[in-house]
Amino acid sequence: MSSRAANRVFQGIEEQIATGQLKDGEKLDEISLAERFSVSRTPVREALLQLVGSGLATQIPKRGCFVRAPSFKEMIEMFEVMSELEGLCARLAARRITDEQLARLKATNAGCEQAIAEGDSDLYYATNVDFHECIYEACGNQFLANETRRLRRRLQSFRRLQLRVRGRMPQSLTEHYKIIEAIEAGQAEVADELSRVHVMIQGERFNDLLMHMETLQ
Amino acid sequence: MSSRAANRVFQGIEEQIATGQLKDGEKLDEISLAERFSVSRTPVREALLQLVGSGLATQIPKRGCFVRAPSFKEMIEMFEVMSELEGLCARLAARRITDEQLARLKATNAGCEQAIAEGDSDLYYATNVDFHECIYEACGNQFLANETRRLRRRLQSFRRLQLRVRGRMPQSLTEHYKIIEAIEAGQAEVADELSRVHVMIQGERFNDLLMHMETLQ
DNA sequence: AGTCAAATTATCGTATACAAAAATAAGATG
DNA sequence: CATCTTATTTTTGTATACGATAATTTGACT
Repeated sequence: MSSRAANRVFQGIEEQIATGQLKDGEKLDEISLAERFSVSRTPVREALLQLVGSGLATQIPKRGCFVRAPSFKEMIEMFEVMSELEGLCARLAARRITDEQLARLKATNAGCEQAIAEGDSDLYYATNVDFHECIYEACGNQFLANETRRLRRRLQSFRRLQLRVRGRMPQSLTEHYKIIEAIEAGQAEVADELSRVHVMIQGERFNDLLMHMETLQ
Repeated sequence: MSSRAANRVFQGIEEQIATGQLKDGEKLDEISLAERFSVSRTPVREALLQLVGSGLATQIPKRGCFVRAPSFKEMIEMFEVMSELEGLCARLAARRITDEQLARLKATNAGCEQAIAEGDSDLYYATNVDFHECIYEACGNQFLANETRRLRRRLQSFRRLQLRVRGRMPQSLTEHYKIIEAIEAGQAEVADELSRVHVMIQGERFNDLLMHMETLQ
């Protein structure tokens, strides 16, 4: 946990938006938030700025900040971009990966397989992140890696749900193996396409999940 | 110009980083900046947070903020991502563009041609931005459009220089025509590839420019 | 003389105070 | 009774003040 109050507030609000405690369009009142987190308005304002920067809130001058939870449409849009970035990472990784990085990638995916064997979806979630992190590092483009991480983080709270969708984990693993194969063979375009589909399937699964949730309401 | 002091400070520092007045690694002292912009530390701190969010500065806890001007390597990396995003915009636009949007795109490019005929590179720069803006809007993915705009803005100060490179403007226009043709024909992959090359050429031109500048030093 | 420790100084992070602008409420006028 | 104007109140944006932590300097001891 961060020692800075501003960061605590930022993460706290972020969490409450992700969990739906703070709904779309809701006003982010500085004073209420300050009281809620037992700090003054200063760190709250800094947290709000960070939220605006992350796209989780909008700021209207002299009017204040408002929650800006991504709509269904926007989520799909984000997945569309994410799949492209992941594809680029894989394409570049196929051209630039080192032997050590490839070994690490394989080892990480072995971890994924073990997590499935143990039926531990939380562990799978963590090792899955590691798998993609390996590819980010191997793409040889730090800026791209950071941008992709940023977007992944933004889609994160929704991803965690997706993986629980029945039958997704083994399929995801199979896709991982194919991606590794393409990267190892230096087949950049294949690795690109496979990764793109890998992410977009998650987007579609997310779609399924939303539909399912709507039928429950 | 923004009415908020924090925004003025943000843009001011951004400008000074772009023009090289503030060099890489330089300390962004809150008090000095406050004096320089005739404001208190509060808006300066908010501006610094925005800079960190934009990637133009790094913040070390309890140590302060430091300029983080993109290195040559990082610039190339940014162009690599930019070309991918522009490519995606064009690919999607080829599938989703409306008749009105296509008409606007053609009209804008006619403006580009006129700017060249008049030898007005500033005007060409402006209409060129409009051209790409048309494609962003036509891609039907607002999130993608925003992300691409963000990155374009970050590469902006360098782009302005690139277009002055001899012979670039007419070549750029030719590329525009080919992109329009592909989008109109609904050839998504062609539009993608053409746009990607269109941006990467600018990256290479940027490379040329840097080399040229280094020989002058 | 060199090194370690304590005191000092500077700067960050937060709290509070104040000013300006917008939203709201109240009152007057047609 | 409706509407416009004006006063009040709420809230944002900025300035200043204060406390805490890290860097620096000074001094003592080996």
